[in-house]
Amino acid sequence: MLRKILVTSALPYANGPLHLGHLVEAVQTDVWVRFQRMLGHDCLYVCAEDAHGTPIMIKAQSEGITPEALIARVAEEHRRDYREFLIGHDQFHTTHSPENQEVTNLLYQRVRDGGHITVRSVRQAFDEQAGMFLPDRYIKGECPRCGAAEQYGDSCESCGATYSSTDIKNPLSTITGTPPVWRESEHYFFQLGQFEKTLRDWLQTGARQPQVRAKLEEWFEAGLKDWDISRDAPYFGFEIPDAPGKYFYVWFDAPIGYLGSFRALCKQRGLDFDEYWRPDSTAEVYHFIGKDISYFHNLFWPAVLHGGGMRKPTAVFVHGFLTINGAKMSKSRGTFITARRYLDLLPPEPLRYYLAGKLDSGIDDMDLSLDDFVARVNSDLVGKLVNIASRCAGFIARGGGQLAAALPDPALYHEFAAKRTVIAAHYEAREYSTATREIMALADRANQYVDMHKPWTLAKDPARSAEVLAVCTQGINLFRVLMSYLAPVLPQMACSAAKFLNDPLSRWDAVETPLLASPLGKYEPLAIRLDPKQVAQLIEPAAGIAAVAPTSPAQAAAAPAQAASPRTNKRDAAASAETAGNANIADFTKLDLRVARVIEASLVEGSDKLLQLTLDVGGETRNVFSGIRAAYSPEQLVGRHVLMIYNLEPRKMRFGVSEGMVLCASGDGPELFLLSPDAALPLACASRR
RNA sequence: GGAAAGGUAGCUCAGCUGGUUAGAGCACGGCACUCAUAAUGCCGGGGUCGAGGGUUCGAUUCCCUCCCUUUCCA
Repeated sequence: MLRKILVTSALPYANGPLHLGHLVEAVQTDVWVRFQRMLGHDCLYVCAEDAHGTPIMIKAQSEGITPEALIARVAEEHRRDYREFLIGHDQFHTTHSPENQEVTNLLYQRVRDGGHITVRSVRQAFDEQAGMFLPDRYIKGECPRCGAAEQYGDSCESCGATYSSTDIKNPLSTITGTPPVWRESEHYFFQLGQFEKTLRDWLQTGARQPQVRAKLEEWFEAGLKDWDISRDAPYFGFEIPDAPGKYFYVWFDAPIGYLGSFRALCKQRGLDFDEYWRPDSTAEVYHFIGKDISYFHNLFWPAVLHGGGMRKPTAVFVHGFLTINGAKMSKSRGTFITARRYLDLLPPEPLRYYLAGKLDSGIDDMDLSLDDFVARVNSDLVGKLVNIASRCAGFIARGGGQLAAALPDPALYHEFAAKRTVIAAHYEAREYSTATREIMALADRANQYVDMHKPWTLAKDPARSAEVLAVCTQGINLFRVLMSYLAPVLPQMACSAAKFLNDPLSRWDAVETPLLASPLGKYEPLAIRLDPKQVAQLIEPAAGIAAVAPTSPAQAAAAPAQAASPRTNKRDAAASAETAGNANIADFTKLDLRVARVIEASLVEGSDKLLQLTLDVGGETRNVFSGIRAAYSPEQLVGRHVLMIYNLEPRKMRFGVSEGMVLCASGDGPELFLLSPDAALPLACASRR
């Protein structure tokens, strides 16, 4: 039975570049879509730019361009990144489109007419100089509970308290730095509580992730509150049809962007929108999202759809975040790896393969360990998989370039081919890590087969050339099965392999029949080995002044930072309200830079990068591990004055606790230069401005 | 503060409803082979399954406490 399926990935926010966290989701979705297509199902994949909201508006202002220009530029970057990562969207649209406005208005009017909208007055911070209301994230002040300074308007990162922006002490607008005033304004609310029964019922349908179900249960217990879906002008978004000066909150029209994008696709291809979205539709709809936006997709979104007279998603698939070398992605540590940086250094498929090897149907975070990445890809893809084709191809070329007419070991072949059922079940269930393990176990067996029959030995006897051809025909056929199984993960490699095999590798069930008496194309290397040096550059800081962090794997400083998430969430949005990648004055003044003198320096046993330094900071001594061994010997350092970050959070490392960081400058190359004060400043002298 | 997930070999991870000597891949050591992108095959070393209690004939697997990591709180 052929299925009609519509799949989405979360919309990336149009105020910053894609990073590897986005790619986790894109790869997870894309693999699933490609797999469904190989089965012959009608599977469409849409996504879009999430283009509205205050952060976009502010960022455009700060760049002196219009929001439209900003989102057009960012969308183009996103499109290119996705494309180069082989993400096969059928449509990549934008929420700032006529199609989306049309659907947004339609859904709004329907929920309004259904009595699900209420209006009430809200007291909110207003920046008089900027002439706008301030979202919580654009207010900073002192935490009402612990008094910590520089906290956002909704929660304290110091003590973890959550509160209302009306409670924060000495608030300031982060946009103009002026104290906000309080003003009343009418807001439109979507009455989520009216949908509790519907949502609870919906939650029982389909194969839901138990962790997600448990979380939703908690939310139900806590009670479903009204959702504020309006914002006052100035706001970059859609004006609410019956409410001049009021705009839809970005999160209202963002998920509707799935529909807007799909509607645009329908126009292009002459598809029937309603066939997918009417309440009794038999088409399947799946949303792949990160766990941070589960609330929106599992409560607001189905409620809006239901209230708007449309079908609800068949399921929402929630995944975890990506960590790098065991820690959160962090700009300050250089582990905030953008898609672009990755693509500038490496081809996409190794990462797709590695992520597939880690992805399952759970919501746990997964780690990209760079050392493991190199080892895994080189060993699995090149050493095992490609090796099968590579070691057989030469013999076949010398034997006439054509596969034998029969397999010497059909039983083995059919064992491989029969695995397609269980592997398909794993893909279907998004258990890619299990699927990958199964496939690699087969790759081991294929290599064992070749090894056992030793075509290179047989080839020494001209009389046995038929046997050589037979063994290698078997080997090539086993390879063909495996490559088919991995085609959803490695589309480009599958394409190259298809050329070599003269067989499309595009149908899941095609492996049922072996490829025989068929000519082979010229064999060309299907994958290249990853160079650990290239891979290491993913997290090397850019040229310029850079803090040299302890670079021992899995160890790094622990500055709080944003994890990978699809559709940039509030915190990220605020963080990049300043131009992405820039530090503002507040960030800088957080750093306590001091002059220190190296009193001892020694090699660290067990590390080839680190030196242990004992620093004198005006009477106090600090122990610091620094990854500068390649550039300096301990003898060169003793007695030198250096600059250090004095208030860096101490970090436990395998070798001890590092209590700070020494500053260096570096260029593109491996050279490093310690920074030191120009004149003999007193030790511990703070270096501000 | 409330809640959730995780802590298993050097690394990345499997271990379903408790049951004989806890597994895989990589890394490491030895041997073999040389067709293949120094690839492959065989053999081997390596884990008090975060800590401590408890239930049980028996717990990595169940319960409690604690420690550590991560995440969520609209």
